[in-house]
Amino acid sequence: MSISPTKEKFISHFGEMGSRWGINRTVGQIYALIFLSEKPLCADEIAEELTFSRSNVGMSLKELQAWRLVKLVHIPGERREFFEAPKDVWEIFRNLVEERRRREVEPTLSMLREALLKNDAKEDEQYALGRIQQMHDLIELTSAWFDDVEKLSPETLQTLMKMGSKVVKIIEFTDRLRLDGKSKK
Amino acid sequence: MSISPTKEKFISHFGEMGSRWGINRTVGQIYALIFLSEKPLCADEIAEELTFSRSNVGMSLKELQAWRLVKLVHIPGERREFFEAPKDVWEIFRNLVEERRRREVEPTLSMLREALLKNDAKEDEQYALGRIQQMHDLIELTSAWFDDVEKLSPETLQTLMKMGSKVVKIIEFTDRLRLDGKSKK
DNA sequence: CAGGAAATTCAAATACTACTGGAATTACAA
DNA sequence: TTGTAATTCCAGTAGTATTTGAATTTCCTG
Repeated sequence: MSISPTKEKFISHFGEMGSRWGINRTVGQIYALIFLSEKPLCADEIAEELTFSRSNVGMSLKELQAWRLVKLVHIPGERREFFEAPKDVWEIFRNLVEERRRREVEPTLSMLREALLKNDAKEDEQYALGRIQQMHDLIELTSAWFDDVEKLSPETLQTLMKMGSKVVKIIEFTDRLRLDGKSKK
Repeated sequence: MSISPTKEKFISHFGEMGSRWGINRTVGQIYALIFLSEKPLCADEIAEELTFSRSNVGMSLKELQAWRLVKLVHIPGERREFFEAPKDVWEIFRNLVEERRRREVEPTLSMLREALLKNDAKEDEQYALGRIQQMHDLIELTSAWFDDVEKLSPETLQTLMKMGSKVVKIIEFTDRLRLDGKSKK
């Protein structure tokens, strides 16, 4: 089974992009192949298709599982392990963000908190501490926000995103109703 | 001028993180140093502080400028170039997202659009095309949404994020008012 | 429980990227 | 223009990461 030009382009693009995201080229390509495939794929098929060594494919699949980008499925009557990507792209997106947060954002927040806590206000460090505080607050807010909205259904989320900044208008309108003429600031 | 333990930790953490973000360790560390510094820094100061070669620092500063993470400032009576990070962390965040979009998201969208356009509906590619469409729509929606909300002031944005998924409740409430009892769905 | 197919681990080779010191170039002040 | 201080470019080197084939382990099947 050889690959169509369209698929090929998609796959190699994800190879390139992979490297910019801390995921290597091989892993990116394998993911792209699985993403486009209707039926689950096994390691041999992938190795043959992309001409990578069997063991390289094995490693890469493990990494993709760790990222929750692919899941292992068993096919009745088949001894080998097969892999597929979630059918719902929103689920993929959520998984990706969650995983990135777990690996990168949480450790960073810990480091920032620690810095803020154990610091006994040395005169010459006030500026740096202020900066660390700013960064901490921004990351924490963004993180909590995501935590909250990711629970919404894809449909609701989609509607909300389509509204974009218009939500502000609607909320201001509601506010005015609630406050019933009181001036707000 | 030697560096305090807190700063040092912050700097080396950003070194590590840098590598996961396609930005190398050196660049990450230099950015962290500049971020924490109240006054703009010049290449020599940075080179000495972090013990990197002068030319490495030069290269890295160029890269940071390309990412719009630092800006060049001139100090009266100084011949050398000095660098500083924006004082507003929201501005930093916006810059970062914009730059990432320009470099990664836009090229990806182009590739996806091209794939969808020039495709003459070959029978055996229907599934892959559907997948490409899904991914395209998700990325485009997210991208447009960001475009839209990034125009809001940091204060508004902050308020909005603190509300999180509660905005949905408010919007549903407003909807009910507007529709004046009509069933929606 | 033996035989075999698949998966996993490992060490070595290869390919890539980052870093340095010095040379060339630029920009500025006198 | 000329001298000087700073920046940029470049080629060699050091350091990392990727990829592979072979060895080992796991686990299904008869």
